Amino acid sequence: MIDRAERKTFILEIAQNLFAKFGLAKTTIDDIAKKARMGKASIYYYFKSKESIFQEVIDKEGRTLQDKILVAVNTEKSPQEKMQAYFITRMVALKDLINYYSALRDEYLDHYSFVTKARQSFDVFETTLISNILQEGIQSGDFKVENAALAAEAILAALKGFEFQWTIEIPAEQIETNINTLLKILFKGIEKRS
Amino acid sequence: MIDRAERKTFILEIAQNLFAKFGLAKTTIDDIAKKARMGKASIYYYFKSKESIFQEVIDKEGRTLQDKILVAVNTEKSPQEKMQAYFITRMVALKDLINYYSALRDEYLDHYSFVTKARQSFDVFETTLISNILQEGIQSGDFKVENAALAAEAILAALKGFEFQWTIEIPAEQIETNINTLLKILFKGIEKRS
DNA sequence: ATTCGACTATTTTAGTTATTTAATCGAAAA
DNA sequence: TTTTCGATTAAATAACTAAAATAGTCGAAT
Repeated sequence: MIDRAERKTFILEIAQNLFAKFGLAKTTIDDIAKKARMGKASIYYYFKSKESIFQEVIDKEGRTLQDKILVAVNTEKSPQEKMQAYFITRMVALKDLINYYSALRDEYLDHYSFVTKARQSFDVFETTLISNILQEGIQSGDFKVENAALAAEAILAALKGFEFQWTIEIPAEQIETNINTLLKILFKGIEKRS
Repeated sequence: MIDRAERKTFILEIAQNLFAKFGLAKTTIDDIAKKARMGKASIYYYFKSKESIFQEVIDKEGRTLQDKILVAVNTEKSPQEKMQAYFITRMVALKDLINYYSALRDEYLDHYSFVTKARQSFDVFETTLISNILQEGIQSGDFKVENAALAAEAILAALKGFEFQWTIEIPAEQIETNINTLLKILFKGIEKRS
């Protein structure tokens, strides 16, 4: 029992890579075992099932994403900068967390309850975060929003729309440019100020 | 050759209903023929294939949607009202055009080239329309946007994000309320004006 | 405590056959 | 001549089976 956790992490990282490359279905326990230079049975010494390995990978990537976002947001001071940090970090990070991303999107994973839970949990996380930033901005006098909760939903829906277009097709650098255009509209609106 | 077009329309409407209820795969030519009180072969007298019937249904619904949007937009005077008319008409109308909607979304229809074309064509239509409204607003002094084309893309991506959430889950009436919240953010932004 | 080889039970896949459906054709009706 | 339809063919789909691959177990070895 010296470093069971370490060993689990080791296996998890290998599984993470294989899942990212081949997807859940095409990755076999034998694949994972071979790459870890172990017998298949040894994998089962650490994990209950293939499903549970995938679940841990998803959970891990989810935590990573949330951590990254929170760190990025908390580094900033003004609500505007926080919102910007959130937008950009979310989009750029999601590109790398392929398993998590596919768990959020792929329909054929719907029947895994932990996938549904991960989605909901992340949704709550995002809605709450946006809502908090908005409210902070309202209190500090930076923002003026009637219904912060509904606005948060609207902003999240917009982000998801972009995610769909961009995460796949567009290079990471351009994301930043486009996000900033979006942010300017979000902050200033499109109406001319008199 | 008296009213071949009329007869085609008749069949098309029946097909449209069946496709909407059961989807492309589950609707057979016999189903269409029976409901039209014809022999199956008669259907083929008017249409080349099942695929072509579906294509015409899609095209028809696409035109309907575009017409509705254009009429709604052109009825309005100010760019703000035009944008509002566009948002609401798009969302409400799309709910009823089930076949067109599923053609825009369902992956398993990807391999039909006419589906891909319909998507692209509608995308161009929307981007152009938004861009036009923006530019009109800029000229009239109502709007202030740096890059109208990029802004149009951003707005469309946001709309698509909503579409995904709403078209299925939310009653038509509430769409209007939520759209108006979105519009307010789009017009005014979230920053407090000093 | 950890690893693994050998084993079993499920699940997938590949290949076959039966059934359904799309599409054609020629004759008949209008 | 235009339209309809029954009968037929061709193609696609579904249902089934056998073979292969894979998930998961167990007891012995380290």
